[in-house]
Amino acid sequence: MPKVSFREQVLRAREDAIVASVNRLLAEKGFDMMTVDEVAADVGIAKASLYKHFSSKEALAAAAMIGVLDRALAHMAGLAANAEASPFDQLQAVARWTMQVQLAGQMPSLPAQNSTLRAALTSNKDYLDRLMSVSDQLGEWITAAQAAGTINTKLVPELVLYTLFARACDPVLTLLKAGGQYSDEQIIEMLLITCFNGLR
Amino acid sequence: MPKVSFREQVLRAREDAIVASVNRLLAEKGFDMMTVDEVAADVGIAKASLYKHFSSKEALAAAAMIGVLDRALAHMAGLAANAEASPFDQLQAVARWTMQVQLAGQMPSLPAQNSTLRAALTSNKDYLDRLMSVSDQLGEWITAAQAAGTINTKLVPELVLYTLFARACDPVLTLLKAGGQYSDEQIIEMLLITCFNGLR
DNA sequence: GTCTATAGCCAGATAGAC
DNA sequence: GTCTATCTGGCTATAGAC
Repeated sequence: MPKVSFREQVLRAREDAIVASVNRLLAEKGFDMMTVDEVAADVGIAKASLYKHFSSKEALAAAAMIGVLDRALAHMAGLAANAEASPFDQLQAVARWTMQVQLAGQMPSLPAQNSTLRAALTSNKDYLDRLMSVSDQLGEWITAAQAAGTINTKLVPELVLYTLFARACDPVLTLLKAGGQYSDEQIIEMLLITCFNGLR
Repeated sequence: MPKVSFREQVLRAREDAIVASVNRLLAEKGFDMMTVDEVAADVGIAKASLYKHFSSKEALAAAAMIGVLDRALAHMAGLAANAEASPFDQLQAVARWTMQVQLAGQMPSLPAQNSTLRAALTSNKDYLDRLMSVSDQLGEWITAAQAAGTINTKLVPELVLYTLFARACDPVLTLLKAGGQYSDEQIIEMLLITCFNGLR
């Protein structure tokens, strides 16, 4: 059925374009400041057409989050394939990747306190599955690093996990970048020092 | 003029009550989710009356921020009076205080990206003066600690300052608290370890 | 200065023709 | 599925009586 398949392909491409716009706008302005009108204008379609693809603004944000989690999982799978690296190195590589995404303006930022958004995310199985996968992989590396003595065993794995997640929305990164005195690489290296010396 | 003075006292008290409500609601829901109607209802006055005291929602938030900066300055003045403590200890004490305020639900949280709010704050002299005072005092302790070798000299003071500021809105704190497995004091002590071992 | 009532606006979501 | 046009609700801010 080439005709149907082609149509579906076009739809998929359009949805990908939508999610890409949402991802960028979420990174630029955050969820509350991003408007659906903006998204429609950025994609180049009418707002009503957007709602044929995604049922709400929250669904748009969820799709963007799923996208970034998929990219994170792909990156982590690449790291896991490298048998030589230590768990500590893997964790550091993940944190570095996270910061690079943020500095590139591609890390969607969601408010922690918006209840409608939280409700939408916590009831979205696709999102939760991926979040769980990321947490599981990181959790393995964390406990392995603690067993190897490279991460402080006085710090509960939960704390270490959250600390790594927090690197994805670290305001220090934004402030240093805004200062304009340091290169992206310098910023990342300094933050990796403060983060991982603190965990060691 | 006891009569006028009394009137002014009542006004002041009412404004203090307003700012206290705003502070709490900002901590609970954040700037975007907090509505002026809520503030009025919480204080127990009509919304129009609120606008006789504060000209805008942004002015309300600014007043709350000025309040917390004043409390921070008072706390730091107390620390500075203790001549025995090292600069490193002073910095740690400030971070601890910041986290305690946050865990007590009294740290107003503002979005970094709201442009109208940013404009209001960056053109508010009372706010900027206090922010500058806090930064100056922290900056002194930071350079002193670096001179004493207790803070890593490879980390530029700017980074250290931002890192300390970021403790006031650390999502790790919120997440661990939400987990409910650890006491406030345990959470704070673990976070102080990760923060200050990273700076050392 | 306090209130009730409302203006004005904007953003999320939908109706209905094509 | 796409569009134009519109609805709906909620929010900031103000008018005007007292």
